[in-house]
Amino acid sequence: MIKYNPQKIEKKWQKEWEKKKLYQAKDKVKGKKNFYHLTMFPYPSGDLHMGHWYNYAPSDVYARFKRMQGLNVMSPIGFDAFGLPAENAAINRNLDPKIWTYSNIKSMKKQLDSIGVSFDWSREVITAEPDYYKWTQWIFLKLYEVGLAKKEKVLANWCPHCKTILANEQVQDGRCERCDTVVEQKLLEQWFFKITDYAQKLLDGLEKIDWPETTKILQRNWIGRSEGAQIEFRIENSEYRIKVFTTRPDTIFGATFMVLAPEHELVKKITKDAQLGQVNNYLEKTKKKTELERIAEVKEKTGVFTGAYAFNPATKEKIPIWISDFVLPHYGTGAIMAVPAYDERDLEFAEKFGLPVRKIDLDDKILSELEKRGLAERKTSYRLHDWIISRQRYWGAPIPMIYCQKCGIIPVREKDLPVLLPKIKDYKPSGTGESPLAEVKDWVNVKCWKCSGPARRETDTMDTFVDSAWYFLRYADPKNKKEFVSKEKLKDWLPVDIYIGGQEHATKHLLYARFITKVLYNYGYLNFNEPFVKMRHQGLILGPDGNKMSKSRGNVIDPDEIVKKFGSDSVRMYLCFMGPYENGGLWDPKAIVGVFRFLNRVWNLINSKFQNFKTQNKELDKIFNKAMKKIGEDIENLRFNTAVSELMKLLNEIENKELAKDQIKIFLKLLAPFAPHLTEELWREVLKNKKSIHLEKWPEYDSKLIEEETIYLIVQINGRTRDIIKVPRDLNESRVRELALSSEKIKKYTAGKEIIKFIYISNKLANIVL
RNA sequence: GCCGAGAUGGCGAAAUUGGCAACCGCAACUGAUUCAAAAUCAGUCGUCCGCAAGGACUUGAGGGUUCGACUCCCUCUCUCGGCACCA
Repeated sequence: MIKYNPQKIEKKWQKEWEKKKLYQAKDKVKGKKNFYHLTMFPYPSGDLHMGHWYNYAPSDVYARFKRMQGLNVMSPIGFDAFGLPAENAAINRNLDPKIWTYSNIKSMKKQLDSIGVSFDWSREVITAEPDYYKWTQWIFLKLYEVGLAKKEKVLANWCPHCKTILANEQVQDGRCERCDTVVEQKLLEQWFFKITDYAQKLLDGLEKIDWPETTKILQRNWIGRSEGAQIEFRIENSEYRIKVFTTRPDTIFGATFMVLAPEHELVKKITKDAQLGQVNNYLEKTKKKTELERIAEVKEKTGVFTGAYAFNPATKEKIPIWISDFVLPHYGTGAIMAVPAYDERDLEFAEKFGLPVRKIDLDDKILSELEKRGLAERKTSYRLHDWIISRQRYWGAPIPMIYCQKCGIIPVREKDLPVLLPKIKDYKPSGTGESPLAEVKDWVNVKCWKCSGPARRETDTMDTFVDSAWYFLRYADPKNKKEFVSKEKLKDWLPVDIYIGGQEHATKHLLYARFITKVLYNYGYLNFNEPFVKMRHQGLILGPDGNKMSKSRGNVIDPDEIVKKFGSDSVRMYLCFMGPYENGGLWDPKAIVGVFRFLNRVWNLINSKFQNFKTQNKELDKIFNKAMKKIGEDIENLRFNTAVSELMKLLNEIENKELAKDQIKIFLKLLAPFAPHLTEELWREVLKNKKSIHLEKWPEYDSKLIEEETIYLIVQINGRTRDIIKVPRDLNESRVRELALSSEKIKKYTAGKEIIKFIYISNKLANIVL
C-alpha cells in the first residue's frame, strides 16, 4: 500500500482546484441561495503566522460546509495594503513601501494557498491599488458633501516616532499601538469624520445583529452613552454663561465650585487680571503634558483659581470658578459643577484646595424647575470621539481636497479621481506635522478647477482604517469602473452573512465599518444599515510557553515547517481540534501528531477496504447517522473541536468493521471540509470519482435512525447511579418503576427501606429516594 | 475604580433546556512487533482504600435551592481581556 504523503497530494490538488476555478463564485446560480462568507483580510506583513492559519483554516471549514450544503458561497480575500506598519518596515529596510508591500503580497499569496482555503482569488481586492482607493476617496467626498468630513484645528494624539496623528482608537494606555511610543498632544489642523453624529445609531444597530455579546458590550462601552442634563451657570459681572453636563442634576444644591478644562474657550475671557499669570502658567504646563503623564497624575489633582465667580442656579450662592486638567475638554461641555459631597474626584480637588464640601438632601424635582426657568435641558452625552483620519504619512490614499487661494477649500471633482499617490524619493515622515507628500512640488501644486488659479493639494493621507471600512462591499463587484459597487451586485451579496475575525478590532475596524455602512445607507447608496449580519471571533494562538508568539521571545511556531512535517490537512485539523474556536490557546508542538495519526488511519482504512465492500450493516448505519447529525450541527455552530472529536469517534467505531462503499463515501464527505486534500485524493484516486468531492452534497442524516428503540436507563438511589437497565423507548412510569425495583443491584439498597419518592425522566433516568 | 470573560485529571479539553463528570486527543505506563529504534497495533490511565469485586471522594473556596448542580442563586479568591479623572 502507498504511504500517506500529504506534501505530494496537497500541491497537486491545490493546482487542480485553481485550474478548474472550483471556488470562483458566480453572482447568480440557478436554484442556489447566495452566501457571503467573509474572513478578515490580512495586512501584508510578509509572513503568514499561526494566527493567520487559525483565522483562515477553521473559517474555511465553515465555507466548505456551506458550499456542500448547497449554497452559492463567496469566500473572498484581499490585502489591507496601505498603512503605517508596512511603511515603517519599508523605511527600516530602505525600500519603497510599494515594492515592499507588493513583494509581501506575492509571498503571502503562496503561503495562503498552502492552507488549502477555498478563496475566490478572482475577486481579490488590494486597498493600495488606484482602482480601489479611487473609491475610498469617493467615499471621503460623499462624507464631505454631507458635512460628515471636516477639517479643524484640534488637539490630537501625535506619535513622535511614527510622526503622525493617531485616532483615539489607535492609542493604548497613552502609547502608540504600533510602536509603543508615548503619545503627545499636538494642536494640528486635521481631517476627521463625525462618527459622533452616528453614536446613537451605532448603539441602536447593535440590537439587531448576531454578534458575540462581549463585542457588543465593548462597542457600547466605547460609545459610552450617559443621560443627564445640561445646566447653565451665570457668571458674576459678565454676560458669559458656563454650561455644564451632569448625570446627577439632583445633587446641584451641593455644587460649591466650578471647574473648567484648561482648553475651555471661556478660560481666557473670564480670568481676572490678578490671576492671569498663574492661569497662563498652568495652561502652559498642561499643554506640555503627555497623555501618559496625565494618566500617571490621576491621584494628584492640580489646578488654579480664575478669580471669577458663578452663581449656583439652585442655591443662588456665589461659587468660585477653577481650572483643572481633570476636567476633559472633549467630554460633555468641558466644564463641570463640582459636588464634592457626591463625587470622589470633586472631593479630592476640594480637599487639596480647601474648597467647601456640603452635604445636602438630594432633590429630584430641581431639574424640571430649572427647565422651566430655561436654565437646564435634558441631554445625552457620549464618550465616543470623532474619528481623526488625517495621517501625515506617505503610504495611504491621498485625501482628495484642494486649497485654492481664491476659492478656499474645495473637493476634487469625482471625474478627477483617483488622486494618484505620486512616486517619491524620500518616504520618511518629516516630523513637521506635514506629510512627505508636501515636498513633491509638481504633485502638490495644481490648478483650481473652479477658477484655474494656483492651488495646493491636501498632502495628508487617509487612515488605513478608512480603506478597510468598506472593502467587503468591493468584493461583490471588484472590477467595477463606474461605481464603488453596483446596485445589482449589492443585492446579490450583501450584507455579509458571516464575518470571522479577531476581537481586537471590536472598537476599531468593526466600529468604523458599521459607521461607513450607516452613512452610505443614510444617503441612499446601500439598502442595508448593518454590514455584518453575523460575526464570530477566533481566539488568539499563543506560543508553547503561553506567551504571545514573538521573535524576541523565541516562541514563534513557523506554520511552513509544521506543514512540511505533517501536511496542511493536519495543521488545519489540529487548529480545529485544539479547543473552542473563540478561546484560542497554546500551540502544543506534540499534540498535532494526534490528528496526523487519525488522517493516516483514514488513508490506510480506505486504501485497504476498497477491494471488498460488503452490504450495509444496520447498526453501523445508526452510528453513521448520529455522527452525521452531530458533525453538521457542530460545524454550523463553529464548534470545530467537537466535530473533529466526533469524526475520530466515528473512525474508532468503524475501523475494524465491514464497510459499504456508500458508508466510505459518507465518511469522506464528513471529513472533506477539514481535510480537503486527503479526501480529494481518496475520492478521486481510490474511489475513482470523476468530479471533486468538494462539489458533493453534504450527507443528510435520517432522523428515523437517530432514535434508538431500546435505551439505557440510569437508575439512581438518592441521586447516585447504582444501575443502568436496558428498556424499550417511551416506556411508561409504572413499568419502569417495576423494572428498576426488580434489579438485583437496586434491591441491595432498597431492602427493608421505604421508598419516599420515585422520579422518572422519560428515556433518561429514574431516581429512587429513600 | 467600572464593564466583561473564565477557573474541570499531568496537559488541550467534553458534558447546549439541571440528569452516568472527565468523551476525543496529547503525554505517561505495560505488552506485541523489531537485532534495535522509529512507526504501527493491543491495553492501562481523576484521587484515595482494595489482590479483586467493590467502595469513598472529586469540576477554584464556602454556603444555598433541588430527588439530583460543572450547569441555577448568594459570598469570596485567583487569572485574563476591555475602559479608565467621562462629571
